[in-house]
Amino acid sequence: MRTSRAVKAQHHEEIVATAANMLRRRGVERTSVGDLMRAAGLTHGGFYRHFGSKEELVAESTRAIFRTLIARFRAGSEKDGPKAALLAYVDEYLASRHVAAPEEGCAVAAYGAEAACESRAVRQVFADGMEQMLSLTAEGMACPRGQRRARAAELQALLTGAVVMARAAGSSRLSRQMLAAARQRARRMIEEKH
Amino acid sequence: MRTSRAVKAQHHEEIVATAANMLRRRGVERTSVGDLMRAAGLTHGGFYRHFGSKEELVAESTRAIFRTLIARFRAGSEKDGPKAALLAYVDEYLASRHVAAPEEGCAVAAYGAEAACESRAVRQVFADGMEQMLSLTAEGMACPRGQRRARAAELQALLTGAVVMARAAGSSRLSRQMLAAARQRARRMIEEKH
DNA sequence: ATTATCTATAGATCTATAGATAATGC
DNA sequence: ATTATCTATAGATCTATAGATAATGC
Repeated sequence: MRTSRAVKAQHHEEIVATAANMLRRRGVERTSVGDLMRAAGLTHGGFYRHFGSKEELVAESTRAIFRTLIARFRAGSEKDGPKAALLAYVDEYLASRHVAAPEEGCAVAAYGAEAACESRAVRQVFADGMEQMLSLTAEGMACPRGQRRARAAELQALLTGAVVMARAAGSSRLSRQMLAAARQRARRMIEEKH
Repeated sequence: MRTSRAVKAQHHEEIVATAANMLRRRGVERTSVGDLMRAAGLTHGGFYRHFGSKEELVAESTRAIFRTLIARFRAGSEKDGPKAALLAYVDEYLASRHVAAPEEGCAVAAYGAEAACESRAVRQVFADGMEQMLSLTAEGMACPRGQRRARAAELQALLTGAVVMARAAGSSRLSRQMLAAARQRARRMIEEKH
C-alpha cells in the first residue's frame, strides 16, 4: 500500500489542486476532508500524512491558487506588456464564465469572505496574495506612477464586488448587467490619465 | 411551557434578528440551529415550529436584513435627498467599523458568496434585495437618468468588493488602503456628470 | 382541544487518530 | 526500519423529529 516519495509528492499536489477547486466551488466549510480525498482518488485517513489539519490545507491550497493566478498574469505581462495583460485579466475576470465556474477563478471572490473565520495563517495568505496582485496590476494603469497603487486597489474592488454580486444574484438579468457595467467602468479606470 | 401567539411572534422576530447577526458574522454553514436558538434564549427543538428548515430561516433572515437596509436608506433619502443619503451610505459602508462588525452590515459582502450553494429561494431574496438597492442608490447619482442604473451597479460592486477584500486581508495596512481608495473613487463616481 | 416549547434522540455528518498492511529506502 | 496508504472508529458536531409538558384559546 505504501508508495514512493515521488508518488507521495504527486498525491500531495493532487490533493492541493483538488482542494483548490472544491474550496472555490463550495467554500471552506462545505469542503470536507472525506469528499476531498475521495475526489482526489485517495482515502480519508491518508490526508493526515500530508497535512496536520484541514486549516493547513486551506492555507496551502489558497497559496497555490494565488501563485497560479500571479504566474499567469506575469507571463502575460512579459509577453504583451502590463497594460494588455491587465485588460485581458479584466475581461476574463468579468466574464460570465468566471461567474459560473468559480472553481477556476479568483479565491477572494469565491471564499474571501470566509477568511475572517479562518486561522491567522489563512488570512495572511490572502493578504499576501492580494498585495502581490495589487503590485502587478498597478503597472498596467495609465495614471501617474504615484497613484497607480490606489487605482489598482479600486479596480480590484470593482472586479471582486461585481463577481460576488453576479453570483449572489444567480444567473439572472441583474447578474449580466452587473458584469457589463463593471466591464465598462474597469476599462475607463485603466485608461484614466489623471 | 406554552406561550401566547403574541409571545410566539416575538420569539419569531428574535430568532430572525439573532440569525441576521449570526449569518453575517459566521456565514450560513457556521451558523447552527442549536447555537442560534441558545443565543435567542430558546431551545433547539422549538425552532421547527417557526421554520420548516434551516434554509427557510436563511431566506427570511436575509429578507429582513435587506428590508432594514432599504428602509433606512429610504428614510435618509426622504429626509436629506437621494444624493446626501447615498453619500452617507457610502461612508458607512466603507468605514472600518463595517469591516469589523459584519453582523450589523451588508449581507452581500458577508455571505453573498455562499448564496450560490443555497436554495433558489435564498438566491431570489439576494437578487430582489440587490435590485431594490440599485434602484434606490441610482437616484443619488449625478449623471443623466439613462445612465444611473449602470453607474449605481458599478458603485455597488466597488463597495462590496472593497469590504470583502478588506475583511479577507484582516485588519492590516492593505485593509485600510482598500477602504480609503474605494472611498475616493465612490465619491467621484457619484459626482460624475457625464 | 390546540399548540409553543422543552427534552431526548435518531441518523447523518465531520475532523482526527489508531492500528494494520505492504511497499520503499537504506 | 521506515512510512504512505488504508480500514475502522472515537468523539464531537449538526439537522430534524418524536413525545412530553403545560399554558393558551375557544
